[in-house]
Amino acid sequence: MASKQSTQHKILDAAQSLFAETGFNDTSLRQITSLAEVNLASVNYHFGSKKELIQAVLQRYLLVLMPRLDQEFIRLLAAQQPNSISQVLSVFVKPLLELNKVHQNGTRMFLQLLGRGYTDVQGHLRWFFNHHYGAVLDKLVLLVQQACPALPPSELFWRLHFSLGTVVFTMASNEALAEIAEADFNENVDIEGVILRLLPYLSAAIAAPVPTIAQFSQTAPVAAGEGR
Amino acid sequence: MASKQSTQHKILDAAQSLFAETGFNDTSLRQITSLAEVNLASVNYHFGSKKELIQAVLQRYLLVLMPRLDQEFIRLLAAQQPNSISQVLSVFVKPLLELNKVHQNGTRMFLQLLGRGYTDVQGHLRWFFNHHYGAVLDKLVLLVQQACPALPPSELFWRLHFSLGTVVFTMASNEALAEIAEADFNENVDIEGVILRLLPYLSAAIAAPVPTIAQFSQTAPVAAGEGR
DNA sequence: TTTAGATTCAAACGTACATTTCAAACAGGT
DNA sequence: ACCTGTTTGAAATGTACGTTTGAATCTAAA
Repeated sequence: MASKQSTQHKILDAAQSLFAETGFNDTSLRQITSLAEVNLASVNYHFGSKKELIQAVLQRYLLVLMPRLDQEFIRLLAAQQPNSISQVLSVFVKPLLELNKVHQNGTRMFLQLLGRGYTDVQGHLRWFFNHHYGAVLDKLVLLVQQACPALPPSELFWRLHFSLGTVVFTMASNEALAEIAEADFNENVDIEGVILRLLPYLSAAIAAPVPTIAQFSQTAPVAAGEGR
Repeated sequence: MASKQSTQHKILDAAQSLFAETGFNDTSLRQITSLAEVNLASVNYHFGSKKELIQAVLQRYLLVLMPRLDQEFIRLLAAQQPNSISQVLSVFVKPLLELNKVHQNGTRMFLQLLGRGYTDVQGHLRWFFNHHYGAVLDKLVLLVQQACPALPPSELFWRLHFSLGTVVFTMASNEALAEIAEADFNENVDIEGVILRLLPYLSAAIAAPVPTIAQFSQTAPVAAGEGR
């Protein structure tokens, strides 16, 4: 059944699974074409190169996710009074879960792939991402800034990246974590449950009080800078 | 100057830099021996294999760090009243920064390597780590449990893993993040600064209020809580 | 000085990789 | 049925990898 997919589709499906599991550089085109049951040369025929295949795998999700996120951000930015940090983070939930319509386990797949894009050395991916979706993320930064006016821009920058790490790492090891959680706590853990657990964690983290200079001076003379 | 190191030492130094920067699988022995200015075969002669070299690079730091952490944990566990979550997390700072005595930029190197160990696919490393240092980490779990008695065990489990993700991901992409931060905010970002930024973030996150069942049901109207 | 063990060296081994080539198979419009 | 452009196929190209080999060189005790 389901063998009447196009070669391109079969390649994309096989590639995303292997990429998510093993990383981009550690997954060979031979593994991909073998799993997809297509000829080795077809990757270069249909996608040009391995690099472009990686980008195509991500684009399948980004083209669905980012416009959805963008419209949510625009909606929040139009609000009269600033939104709370947990309101801002909440808008991620539905768009992310809708990636499950793109593909089975699409949400988990996408988030794992996103993590690989950051931890593997893929300069072309960073450029690709910022070039296509930088504007959307700028809106997010603005929203968080409004939600947490006490945060200096540089502190906000770091906390957003800390949060990205939380999400990405959790999704990367989701399978193992879910297994342990179910064995130890008898809890049925799906991707939605994990995302909902993340919300209060991240909300509290991003809005955490900023230590004063005095507190810093103990072990570290870090200049708390203001950005521009 | 400083050319009178043993071949093993030169290999370890070169390997840790390249491993931290590029990952374990994406760094070749030829790159390592070329940077170390030693013969290609000497890695296999002195360490046996690439796997064992990876473990040796990590052991140089773990043998210093873990006993220090262990004694800190034992000290905290002996306290009369339970320690706060930020007290518990604070004990990581000094032992981590003392890794700079093991080697220049030792702290950053070690944390990046730790991140690589989790994100790269290195089954042997996971086993190696749990086998040697599982008992130390059990003490940490106990301390956090005492600091946050309101947290159900399953929630604590997830939040500790969220936090591990924060640290590991941040260190894995530390170079890129530091570059951006310096370019955008004119901040000199060293590893100590990042660690000190992580403390309040993680403290607030781990101790975040646990949402009630009712709050879960909608899309997530999570109350923005105050830390501790 | 001799000698035995530890270390270094250049070269090769076998394997795996991304990519290219070009002929074969296929498709749909005429 | 014929042709044209698209897709697939098997094989080969050149490069890089981890590891092994065996001779050359060093080191230090006898």
